[in-house]
Amino acid sequence: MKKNVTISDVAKQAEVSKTTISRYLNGHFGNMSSETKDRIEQVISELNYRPNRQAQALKSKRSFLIGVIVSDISNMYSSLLLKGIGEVLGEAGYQMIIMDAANSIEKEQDLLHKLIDQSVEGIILQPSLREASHYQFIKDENIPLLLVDRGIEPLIFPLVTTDNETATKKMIKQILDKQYERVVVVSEPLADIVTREIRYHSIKEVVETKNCLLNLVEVTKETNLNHEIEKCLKYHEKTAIFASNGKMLMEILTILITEKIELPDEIGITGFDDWNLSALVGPGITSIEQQTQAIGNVSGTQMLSYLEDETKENETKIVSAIIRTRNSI
Amino acid sequence: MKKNVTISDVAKQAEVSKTTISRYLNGHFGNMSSETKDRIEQVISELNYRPNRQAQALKSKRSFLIGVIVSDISNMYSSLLLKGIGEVLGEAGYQMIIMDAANSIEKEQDLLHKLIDQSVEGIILQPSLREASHYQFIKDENIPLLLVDRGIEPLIFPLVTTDNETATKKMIKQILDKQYERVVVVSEPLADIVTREIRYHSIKEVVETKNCLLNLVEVTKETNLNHEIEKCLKYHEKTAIFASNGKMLMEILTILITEKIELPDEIGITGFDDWNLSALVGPGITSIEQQTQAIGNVSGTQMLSYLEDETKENETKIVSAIIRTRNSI
DNA sequence: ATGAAAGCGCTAACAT
DNA sequence: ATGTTAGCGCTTTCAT
Repeated sequence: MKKNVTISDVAKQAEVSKTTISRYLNGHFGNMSSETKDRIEQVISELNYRPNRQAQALKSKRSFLIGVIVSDISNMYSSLLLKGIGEVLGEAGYQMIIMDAANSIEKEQDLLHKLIDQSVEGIILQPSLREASHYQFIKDENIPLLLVDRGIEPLIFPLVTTDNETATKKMIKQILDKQYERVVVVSEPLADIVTREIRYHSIKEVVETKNCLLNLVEVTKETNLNHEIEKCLKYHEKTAIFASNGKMLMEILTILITEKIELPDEIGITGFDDWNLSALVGPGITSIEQQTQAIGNVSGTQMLSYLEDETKENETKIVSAIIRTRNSI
Repeated sequence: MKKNVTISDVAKQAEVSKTTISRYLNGHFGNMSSETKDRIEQVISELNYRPNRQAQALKSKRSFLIGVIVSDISNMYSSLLLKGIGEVLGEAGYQMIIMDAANSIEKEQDLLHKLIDQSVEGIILQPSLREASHYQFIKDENIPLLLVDRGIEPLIFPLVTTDNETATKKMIKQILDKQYERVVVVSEPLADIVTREIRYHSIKEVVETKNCLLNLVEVTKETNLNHEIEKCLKYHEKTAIFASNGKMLMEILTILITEKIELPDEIGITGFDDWNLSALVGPGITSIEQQTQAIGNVSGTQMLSYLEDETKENETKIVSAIIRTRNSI
């Protein structure tokens, strides 16, 4: 069992003071003789020395840690987001502490505190709550918080998100162009998350200008989705379902395919998120692809810039989405 | 801007020494008067004090940090694995530092060092290399390493993985029962990862006892998968493709569906992994579902037990897989 | 039942 | 060109 080698061991071995080693480590060779430099380099590799990050952080107030909280890590969205963030932050020498709020608002609050306890330099959060008050304490701690995917009210932090409004409206126009007479939006409860509301209202806005009916199904644990879809099939109007996120789209498709409903003849279906499956299921599912990894990249970049310059404004960065037109509407 | 409150602030305010506060924090109220206890509790909540983890770790050698490295965080497998690990570790008061090796063996090595720099108490790794020598240094550092998904040679660390052999053999038996005369295994390069080899050899073993032909297609960046599949379609024998992981299965299905190949009439298809899509694509894809989240749970549990008792043997924990029988073979 | 003091591994004035 | 010294915020031994 090898004991951990510290800066003192290196100093002793190299016959200089800890200060000099520290200077070497931090690249402060103002006027360090190249002999000592070489000797230190030599000793470090000999002893296999690596500085202790905790000690560095404690003293220098720089942890090089960024906390990231996603609302559900098993969601495809999270995977791509984390990939994107990690690419940028890793490049810049930061580590991510990733945490999973597991769709629990209590857990999210707990995790935020835990991140702060770890002295993270910044936090990237996909928030589970829409009221800014729940996140005010982070502002008080004076640590940069960047929201991703979802906004809060009022929007007191910077945000990186998809252009939900544009993408949704474009898609609805496609639906209307195909002479649909009724759109059924299937969404998780609107009130919880701003993004859901934006998507719904974008639809509503477009639909209402045309002679088209609109229904909203808010899905909770109690909802019998099978039953809701049956209702859709009974409408006399030509009907399209709009799933407001990938999970909903997935669940609806499972039912439609299982029940051997003809798409788009018996019913049209589209919505957010275009995952691998969309091209392969049924006749090909027309859907909206969020550029999630790009959102991650932008988030990482923004975070880095806040770290450098804390006076930045609360700007919102919008990343466009892509309409994947296939044959389900 | 609020300055960070430290244990000294609390001590001052509560009119006791830092020692007493520390005792309180760590639950060492051997014979602390309940008055002081109450007073400390009071002051802590008043000042909103939270101990600094870095300082605690530095002094006590307990970081409560577990490093996790996955080979590609955008893979569905990683998501579920992380979910599973996180559930167990979070419950036990540990934080995960999750890192993405992004399918790079250099990056993986670098990340391992970075984790050690962060004083993680243990590491859970989905290894990208099969030679144990690359990971020997972790043993030297005396920090518990748990492998997940993939083994190394020799297997000098504990491992949690799917029962690849049993699942693969069961599936191949189903294929043989259906009178297939040729099996084409499509895999990423066998030599790189032990698991791939296990899967292939399990197939080979079963197939060779029967009157059935066997092909192996090792897919690299240069491979033209379309072309390989065309070849499969031209065989005179009744042929089934076995995709050795979810990514391969996905890519093959994309081609088969795009080309409107009739499944399973023109060709049979099955393999690892059963993700959401498998039930929805084509006639329903028969495939092998790894219980990935369970593997994560087991990994977390094992890690906790190593943390408690470092003398544990290098046991391998096998988690069974589930055959999802549908209609693609 | 509580404190004083030393020190974890590092950094950064302030020396020289 | 390099060293001395004082801490960062905490835990723990040894006192009392």
